[in-house]
Amino acid sequence: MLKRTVYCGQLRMEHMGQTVIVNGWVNSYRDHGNLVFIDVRDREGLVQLVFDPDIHPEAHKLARTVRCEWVLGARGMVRPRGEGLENPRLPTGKIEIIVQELEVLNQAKTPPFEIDTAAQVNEELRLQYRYIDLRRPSMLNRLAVRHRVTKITRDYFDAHGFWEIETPMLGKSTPEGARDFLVPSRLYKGHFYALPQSPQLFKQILMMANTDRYFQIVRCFRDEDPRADRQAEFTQIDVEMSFVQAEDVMRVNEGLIARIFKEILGVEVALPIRQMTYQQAIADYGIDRPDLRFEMKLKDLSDIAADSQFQVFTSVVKKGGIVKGFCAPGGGDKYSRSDIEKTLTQFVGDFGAKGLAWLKVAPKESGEGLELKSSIAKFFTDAQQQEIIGRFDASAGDLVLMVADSADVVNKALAPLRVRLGKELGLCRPDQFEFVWVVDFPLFEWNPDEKRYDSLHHPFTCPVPEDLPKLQTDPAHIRSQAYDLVVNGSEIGGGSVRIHNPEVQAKVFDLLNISRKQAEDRFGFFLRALEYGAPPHGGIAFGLDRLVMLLTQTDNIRDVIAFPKTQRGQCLLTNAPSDVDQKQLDELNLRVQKHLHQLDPES
RNA sequence: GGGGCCGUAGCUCAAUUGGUUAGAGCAUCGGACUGUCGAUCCGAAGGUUGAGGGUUCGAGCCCCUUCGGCCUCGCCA
Repeated sequence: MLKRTVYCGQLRMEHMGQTVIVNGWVNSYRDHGNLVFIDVRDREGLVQLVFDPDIHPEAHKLARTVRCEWVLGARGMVRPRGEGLENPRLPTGKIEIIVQELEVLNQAKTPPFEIDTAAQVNEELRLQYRYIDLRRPSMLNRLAVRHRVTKITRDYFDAHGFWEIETPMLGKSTPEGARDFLVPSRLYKGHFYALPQSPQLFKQILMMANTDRYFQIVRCFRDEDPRADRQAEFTQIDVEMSFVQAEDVMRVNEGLIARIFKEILGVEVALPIRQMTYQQAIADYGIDRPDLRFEMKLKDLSDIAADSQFQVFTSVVKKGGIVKGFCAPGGGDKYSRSDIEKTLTQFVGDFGAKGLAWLKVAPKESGEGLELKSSIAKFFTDAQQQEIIGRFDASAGDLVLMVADSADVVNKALAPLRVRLGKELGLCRPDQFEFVWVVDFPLFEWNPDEKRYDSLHHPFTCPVPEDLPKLQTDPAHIRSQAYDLVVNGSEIGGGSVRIHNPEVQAKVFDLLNISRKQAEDRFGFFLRALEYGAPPHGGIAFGLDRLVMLLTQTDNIRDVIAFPKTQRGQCLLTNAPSDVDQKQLDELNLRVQKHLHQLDPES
């Protein structure tokens, strides 16, 4: 077998005159009857092979039979292509290999789609033939970036005294949080393991075990419906540290992120990364993961709305709702009335808003200054119009968009609308990265359906010390020592200082309506560990998939996972999940209820 | 669980109001060709219009059911 001496994509003028062997796949071939050219592809790139019947007739004869995606070994001499024959679009375009010996290592069927144009091909087919899709340079690059990110992560944490420690994949189910993937136990019939949603409790217990600094690049599982940026099976960079406060965790981990962005993209992240309170983020951006690449802040207009003649606004304010909006620079020129009233209104409707009010800012028809144009402008006095214009510091051609509803609905609708307009109006550059730590999250949020508090982060998050008394009196306004790292409106990581005091932990369980008995059943092992000398500790977890998405500029999580699943959780390559033999079910003491979930229509 | 978009040749798409034998580019196969690089030129083959049912003289197109993909709301401590 002809064995590689150098990667195709690495060949340059400096290799001139050397005899080399390359291994790779046929990217394309051009047969002129006499001269034959074959572009061979390996992991690092393409190189052109030349076959000349006058020089090596046997190699030439074989080369004429070769087809796309065949696997080759080729030995030959690197030579310059000569004047006018260079290909400036290829890094290897100044040279070529004149082949002396060709070996067909394997033939290939005609692929179901062309590699050059695979980016346009139906993703279903690409997932089915994942090994062909992954041959594309852009896909391989994403795998390479992912590899480099994990390599940098390991090196960084190692240099900072962290140990990488594995935690179990077969764990204990807890009803909190996302739906668990369950694994039936053969030895304990009727009992189940759960795949980890995260190694949360294990990493805290590792702190109690005096490992001091832990990290792990770890697979996590949450059985919820996927999205473009979400898979049921995903990877976290999981971190925990002892004897630290929130700032310590943030300093160490923003250092990692800065290193990654520097080494992968050459982007300098200014440290320390700025911080913003949760409250501020909600007020200005309507969301706890603000996209700071552009301004366009939300403003509360409830006061003006309440005084207006516009019934929709006044009645909402009267009922305790709010009116908020933002001003899109140039939006009045870009968006037609029908764009706003159909497309954008439907967009906010998906988030629960009952309507979208709009005002276009225009020069006054009579005299100097600005006025508002809209079907609802008549409900606002000139003074009110000027106040709205002033509040946004608006200019002619701008568009003010407003939603009136409960604060929750208003923010849920406006935040994505703001992001959409920011992108459509070209307010951010593709190479721009705006980082922010969002801090001071509330510890709890009220769950009106269950009539109890839920943890916003998770039940092990430590309250801000001065808010501890509110555990008895005012749980809704307790701040937590939690922090999320947000980039361009995407949460890439989040963590907290943990509770290390068993009494505080018990109190939190009380507020979450977890009884002492339930707490003992689910977390008894953990509560006990807290009683045997738990150090103050805290940590964070980053979503590796989303991080790599940012670094490779894709909005499809499947692009950064070698073998991803579809939106219905299927692996189209292997056809998992599948039914299993009756024997396997018998061993597990399981019976499938076919009348509920008929898997096989034949039966 | 809800909403939206989509499914026609191997791939990407087209096909007038429901009307002749469902077309094109690329890929494939055969032939020609000495410097190409999205090679070029000539020719050929390639279809259960996702599946099933219905309406109709006639269905890729209309109706019903169903399968699958993507996006999204809910969900994701």
